[in-house]
Amino acid sequence: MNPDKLLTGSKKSIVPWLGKTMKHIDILMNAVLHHSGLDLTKNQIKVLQLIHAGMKNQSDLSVITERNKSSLSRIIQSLERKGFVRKKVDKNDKRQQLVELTDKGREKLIEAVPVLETNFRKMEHGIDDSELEQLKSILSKILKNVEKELEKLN
Amino acid sequence: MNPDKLLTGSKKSIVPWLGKTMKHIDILMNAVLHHSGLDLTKNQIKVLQLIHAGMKNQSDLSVITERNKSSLSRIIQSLERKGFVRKKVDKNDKRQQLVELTDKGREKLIEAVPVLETNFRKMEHGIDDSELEQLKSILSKILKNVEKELEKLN
DNA sequence: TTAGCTTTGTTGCATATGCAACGAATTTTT
DNA sequence: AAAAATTCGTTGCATATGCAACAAAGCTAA
Repeated sequence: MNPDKLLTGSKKSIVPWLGKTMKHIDILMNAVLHHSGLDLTKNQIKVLQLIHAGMKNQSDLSVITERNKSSLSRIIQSLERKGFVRKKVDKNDKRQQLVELTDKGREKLIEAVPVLETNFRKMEHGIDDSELEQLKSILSKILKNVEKELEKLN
Repeated sequence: MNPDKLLTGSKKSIVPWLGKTMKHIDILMNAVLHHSGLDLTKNQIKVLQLIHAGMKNQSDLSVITERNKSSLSRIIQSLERKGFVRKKVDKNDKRQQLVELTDKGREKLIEAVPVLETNFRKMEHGIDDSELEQLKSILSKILKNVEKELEKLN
């Protein structure tokens, strides 16, 4: 390979664009959440939502949130320390611990969700529905390609 | 707010789609790079590319890569430990350290870039140029919105 | 039944990252 | 010139995450 081409591939990939956009979204959401004083991260809110929706064991939660089970274990620990969730050993399968919202956690969630949604809307300002559909469609294709490659590696 | 609506906002946002896509891209790239035995991460390669392109001080590198200067300092330290870069105090400004590729680092980069590019291409398989343009255009709008919100917070 | 495998969740270790504080060097202000 | 502010890079501390090893519980198969 020509060393002079180390920066300029023949055609620029879209991946860095995706990465940059996502990074800035994360920066914004972190800032908004920090600013709001909610004492919750985006992922913690997502986990609270799933628990609210009835998901109770950490295995399922880790699959849905696409977090490692150890990572999820620590998210739950953090939420527990803050008093937003509570764990109970499942009597039918003592390996599992049923996670549930506390009243405090439910109140927090009711407070947090609109903060997320409001900011999601702001990010989509000036983008019409057909564009959002296109975006989703292209992202789906990329995701499919990625997953196909991931399968090949296994 | 109705507690039953905690999961289902009136309209689904595109943001989680973006997040999921990007997360899987990262998983794939990590797997590919690990598999390749290059002993480099995506960000380390990017930094090597920028150094190759003539960028020499850590402040500039941290701005371009959008990493905190402390994070960038550690990326450089890691590359230095592996023998891919070398630091020299700038005689004209002794606060700065000019970072440069070693021969070993240059060889590594020549090896690494095609690995990245090949996989970027695979992710775009079946997506035509006009779609990629649309994607880029929509992402730009989102990015602009995000940056506008970030400014408001400052 | 019982030995072996699987599942669930935790912990130790590793990496990556951001923030704040810092020292050294440089620049700006007074 | 001297004081104040800024810049560059490093380090300590914090969080988030993944992998591997582990114990406890449950399941499977001989």
